[in-house]
Amino acid sequence: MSRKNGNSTVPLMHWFVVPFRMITDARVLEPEFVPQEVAYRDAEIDALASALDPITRGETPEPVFLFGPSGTGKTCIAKYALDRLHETIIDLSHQYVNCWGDYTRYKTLYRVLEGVDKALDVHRQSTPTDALLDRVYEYDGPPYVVILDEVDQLADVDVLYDLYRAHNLSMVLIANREEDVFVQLDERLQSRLQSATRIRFDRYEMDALVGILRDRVRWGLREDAVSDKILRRIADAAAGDARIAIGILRRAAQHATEQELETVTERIVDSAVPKAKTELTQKNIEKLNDDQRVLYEIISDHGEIDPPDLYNEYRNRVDDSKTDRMLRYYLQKMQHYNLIVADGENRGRTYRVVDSEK
DNA sequence: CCTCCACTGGAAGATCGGGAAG
DNA sequence: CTTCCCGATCTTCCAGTGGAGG
Repeated sequence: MSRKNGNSTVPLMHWFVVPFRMITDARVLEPEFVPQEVAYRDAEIDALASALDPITRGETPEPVFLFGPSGTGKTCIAKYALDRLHETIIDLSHQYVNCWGDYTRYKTLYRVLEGVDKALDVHRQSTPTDALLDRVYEYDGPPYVVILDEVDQLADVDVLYDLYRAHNLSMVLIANREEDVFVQLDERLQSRLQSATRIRFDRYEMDALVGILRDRVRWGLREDAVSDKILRRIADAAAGDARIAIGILRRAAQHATEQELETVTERIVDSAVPKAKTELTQKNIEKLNDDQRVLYEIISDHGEIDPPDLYNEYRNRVDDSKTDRMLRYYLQKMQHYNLIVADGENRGRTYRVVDSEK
């Protein structure tokens, strides 16, 4: 992480070429970074801490739900609260699982076992899901808290029921919208989760966002590199989304460094904004397979296209074409990834790419 | 209004890839 | 080596749906 610049035997000429190092710690600008101190979310932290408080008495808390738009600190607060809890309870296990990537029952259970080192010999593919579940139920170690992020992305919500029944295991469930989670649950699980604590996260106010950015500058950049005026400009462009705001700051700092500027300018920020906003989309496109990418390109080319034209165009462009049913699975997946939108049902349906602002 | 029919998406089964057991 | 088993992927089949056009 830290660069070795203390090699005194060799003169490092390029340090003189770049006399001003703007970024002092790049980690604090990464999306996953969890600060030691968290501001502006005291109420939510307190609510989460008290929901998890039964652990300190040796009891298993009911599941806790964190709801709110992206970039409002849900993941960060969940991780932060567990780190703090770990300081008071030495004997505590916890694991973070992102259901967006590990969306099957099998993968989720695998991650859960991984968190308590019970998955070491499960690398073989011939271990059935039921065997993983048995291991989860056999767990008899210290209290175990599992953070399930993007829980609305689970293909099979049964895993929530699996984990609910597990001994000594509690869940922190994170999703954007409450409805997306609850409509999927069967009545049995719904009634059991009725009493669960729900904590809402709203978009950050301007001042809060500026404060968050100012902290990041203090921890990771040369303090005088970014003025408050610039921070306000970044916060304004991020519209209450801290993830985007920090993304803009990171890109702006990188661009400024490349151009050997001593401070981040308005021009730099303005060029970083669109890139930071489409960063997630770009990452998702990279995850698509060849067939999916062809579909995405066709939809992108046409702006708006109905299913028959889409399927035909796809078959024109691809040699070894998949069945239409498979294309529908791909299209569902791409909606899942927030890359495309389907308007209408059945015959009236058309597909278009997200944010084709025209 | 009614009927037709093209598209959707659930269900079930086949196939793939890879690891383990014999 | 072959055989078996797993999850993931893909195909096949088809009931349901709702728009188009009598």
